[in-house]
Amino acid sequence: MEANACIRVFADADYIRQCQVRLALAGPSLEATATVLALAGNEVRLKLLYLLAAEQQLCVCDIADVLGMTVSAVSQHLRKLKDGDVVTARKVGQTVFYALSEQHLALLRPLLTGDPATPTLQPAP
Amino acid sequence: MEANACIRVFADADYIRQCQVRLALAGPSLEATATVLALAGNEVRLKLLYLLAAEQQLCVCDIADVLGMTVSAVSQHLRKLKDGDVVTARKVGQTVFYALSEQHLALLRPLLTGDPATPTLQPAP
DNA sequence: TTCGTATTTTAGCACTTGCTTAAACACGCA
DNA sequence: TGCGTGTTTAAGCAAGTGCTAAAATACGAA
Repeated sequence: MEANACIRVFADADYIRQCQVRLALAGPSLEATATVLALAGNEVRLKLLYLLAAEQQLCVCDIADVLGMTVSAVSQHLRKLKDGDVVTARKVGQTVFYALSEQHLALLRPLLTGDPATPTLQPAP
Repeated sequence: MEANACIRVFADADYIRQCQVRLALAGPSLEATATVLALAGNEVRLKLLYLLAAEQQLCVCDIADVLGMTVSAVSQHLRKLKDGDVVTARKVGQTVFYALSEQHLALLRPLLTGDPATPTLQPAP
């Protein structure tokens, strides 16, 4: 099983197994989180989410204008975000308004402040 | 400038420009955030960060055992995380211990709970 | 219906990612 | 010194990403 276990003093098979169990419990949730973060971890898409957080809703061509990008490129980003349930689409006439979805808002909201990462000074362990 | 502006009633050039200004202000911070999220937005790396959050520090081969991956593959992930100042490396003898860096901990900590995204029920706008 | 606008979709392509394999380092010990 | 262990690096490759350009779809108005 542990094909390449090192000979560390305080790392044995039990320790490895304990970590594996812990990871197995959190695994599914981490997979879902990773999917959302992969979507947000793109500069264009993060800007897009930031705009939607600020403006509540926007249509595709306005987003394209703001970002200085092709409508097609923006549409393809929005499709990914919609497939990941990060944004919702609402069609009014022939224009489609996109807005942040409730689903992952709790996860994303803190990332969309536009502030540099808040330095919560915790004492080093 | 607005090559493909649509004819919406409440979306004009000023509105677009206002969004652009807002984005320009938040832009640099969003770029930095996107970089960190891109690193965390990978299932292997997110699990890795989760493990480091739980265990304080781990060496490369133990991580490889826990994840069931090659030492080389893990090392390459750790390199990316270190380049992005997400983890730190501390060499003790010939084994290298990795730990979460303080730098982006505030951003990452809420993502590493292992819980499903906390549903902070906010009233819909 | 036909035309014009908003959006999506498709195919194609350059580029990146994440792994494997093998070699190269780095360090401790006999 | 040489060997064994822990880690990193390099090369290669299959798969994925993000854009462009062009075609297709959807809807409203004349």
